[in-house]
Amino acid sequence: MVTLKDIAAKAGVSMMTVSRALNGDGSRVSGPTAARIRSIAEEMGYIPNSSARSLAARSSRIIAILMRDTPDGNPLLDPYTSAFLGSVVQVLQSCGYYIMVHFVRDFSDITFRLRSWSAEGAVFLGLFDDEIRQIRQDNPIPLVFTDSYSSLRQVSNVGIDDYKGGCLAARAFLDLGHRNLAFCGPLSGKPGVIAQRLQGFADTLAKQGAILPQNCVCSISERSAEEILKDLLAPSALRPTGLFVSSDHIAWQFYKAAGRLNIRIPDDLSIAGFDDLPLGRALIPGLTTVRQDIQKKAEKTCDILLRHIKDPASPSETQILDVELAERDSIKDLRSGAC
Amino acid sequence: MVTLKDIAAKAGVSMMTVSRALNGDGSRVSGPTAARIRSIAEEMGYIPNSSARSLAARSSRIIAILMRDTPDGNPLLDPYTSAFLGSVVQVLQSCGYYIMVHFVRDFSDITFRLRSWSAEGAVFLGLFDDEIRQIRQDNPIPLVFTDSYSSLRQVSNVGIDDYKGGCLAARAFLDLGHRNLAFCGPLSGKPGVIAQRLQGFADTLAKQGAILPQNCVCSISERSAEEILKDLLAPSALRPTGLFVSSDHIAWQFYKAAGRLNIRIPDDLSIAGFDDLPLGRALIPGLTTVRQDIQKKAEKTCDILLRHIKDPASPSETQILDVELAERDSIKDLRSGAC
DNA sequence: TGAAAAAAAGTTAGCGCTAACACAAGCAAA
DNA sequence: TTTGCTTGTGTTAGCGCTAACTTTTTTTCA
Repeated sequence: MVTLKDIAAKAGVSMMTVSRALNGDGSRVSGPTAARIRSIAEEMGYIPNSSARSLAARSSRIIAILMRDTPDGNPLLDPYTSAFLGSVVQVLQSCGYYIMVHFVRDFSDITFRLRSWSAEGAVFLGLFDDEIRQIRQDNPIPLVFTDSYSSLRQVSNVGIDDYKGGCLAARAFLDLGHRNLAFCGPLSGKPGVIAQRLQGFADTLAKQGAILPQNCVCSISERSAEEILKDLLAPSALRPTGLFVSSDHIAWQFYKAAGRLNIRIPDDLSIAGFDDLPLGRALIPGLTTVRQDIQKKAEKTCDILLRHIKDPASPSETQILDVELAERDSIKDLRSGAC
Repeated sequence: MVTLKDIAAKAGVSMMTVSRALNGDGSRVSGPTAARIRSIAEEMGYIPNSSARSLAARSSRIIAILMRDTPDGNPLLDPYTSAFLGSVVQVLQSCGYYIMVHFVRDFSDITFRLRSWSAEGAVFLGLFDDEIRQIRQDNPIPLVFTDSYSSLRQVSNVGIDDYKGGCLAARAFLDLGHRNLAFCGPLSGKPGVIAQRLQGFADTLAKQGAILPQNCVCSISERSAEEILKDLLAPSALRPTGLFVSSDHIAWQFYKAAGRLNIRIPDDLSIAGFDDLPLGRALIPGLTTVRQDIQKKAEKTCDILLRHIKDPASPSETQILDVELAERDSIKDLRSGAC
């Protein structure tokens, strides 16, 4: 194993000069010497020891990305999550960082994971306010949260306009004549992305006098899509004609459940999703959904994180990206019959 | 920041005793002392410095997972890759390892990445023989390759019976009366997973006197699914009635292309895929495909890697998992017309 | 020309941890 | 008892690197 010492010996200079030639900004070592050292290092196949550097310099070039573990144990089965993770890895790796992935079940070991490796920064996916407060308080390093609704000022956050997304979904149904609607998502009781989407949806419906009964606001965490569908479509005066699902990935579960129950989409039930994953285009009928740009979100997240790392004093920043409606064929046009 | 030294001072013992109490196997420190030290450490909120440990002990508890970068820059857009990655993270994390994810474009920096962090082991996805030889030679640490066909003996490899998969796909077409077939996948000219699937497919067809003309073996790397479809379905005596695609993810591209070109599946063209991703069930018609168990593959991979880490002298191992046919509706039954 | 300033090096002292050995005390077998 | 073994603990010496300082050399300009 080649170390700085070996290179120093071969070049006839001190270790420090080698260190400066290889990692410095070029200001504390002369050009020719630096070039000579670099060529010797290359020739000897030098590979720096990141642990040693990290220990001595207190800077690891490690960035952690943390996401909540799912019941199935594999959060990356959700295409949104894996697409986002991939984009983050892509950007940060190209900037010379190393990425550690953590699935978090117990929030108390986040600090442990970050500190143990002296992570220079971290990206979090979809946490709640109380979690963010705790994490922010315990970890005085650059952190960027995504899809979070925190009342905390000093927190950088990249998200989308979830409320507007909910409004757009509502509009899509209303414009096609729907008046009785339903919502489904992983409701947690805490304010967050899902609650915002629901709020935008509900507010817009209310404004137009459409109906979203309490029992038509369903949490997918507790029941399966199939059970929910059965309940929703039971004969009733308020039987919904449309269902807004908080993500394409879950909307897909409803497509599958509908298939098993012989419920036709959109004839028996119209559906709208959220995210605009490639998946939505593959479904038949094509899924009408609220589009967000995952890659852009990941890039913004990295931008802010890198800025914080470069200048730890830089102010925290919140970026809310826009969303738009992707209209396809999963919402039935009820107007012809109504007019 | 609390260090071993602080704990040692508070407990009135040497640093070494603390180190042994916290990380040892319990054999070199007395029970009561160890318990007392552990409770002091907990109380003081001690978090070990992994860099220091790694430097001193030459053991990092880091495992790297490396995958080839894709042209779009995000290999995790392929559901197979992200599902596998997620399962690996899940297993290794539960064993106390930290996972670094690397997208590899330039193979020469794999060694750099592994050595720089003293990775204890690494998992590779889908490499070719020459790449494996180089990596294996440069890195004397536990490595497990997946989906690889290497002639090298001393290499641990977890894969599936790709050849059989190709045979099963051929059978599926033959059994339903198809005689003129086509294949499409990311052909690279090198032996590997895709080549094996093609080989099994071609051999089985040949044995039954079915036809797979040279110009019906297409590489998706060069042309789009749409272009390939156009070529394949141009009027000709050998116009194929069925297309075997080397992965569900790519098969999906053909579904989309077919939609744009008004080609009906399976009426105008039958399709079979490979992997059995959830996706395949969502497509209409449901995709007939060769099933592999991704999670099992990931678990096997981790098993072998962990064994190598525990016992570096343990022999290398190759595990070939079985595959089976998942019959759905993307292959048309031509027999009624033929008989 | 010479003194101050700047640039290019070298020296020292760790970062936090653990291998490897040293040492003492207790215990069983000879 | 002696010899050897086991067990618990302390000591020493780094792992490979860099921050912070010191020293030497070069440059600048009055």
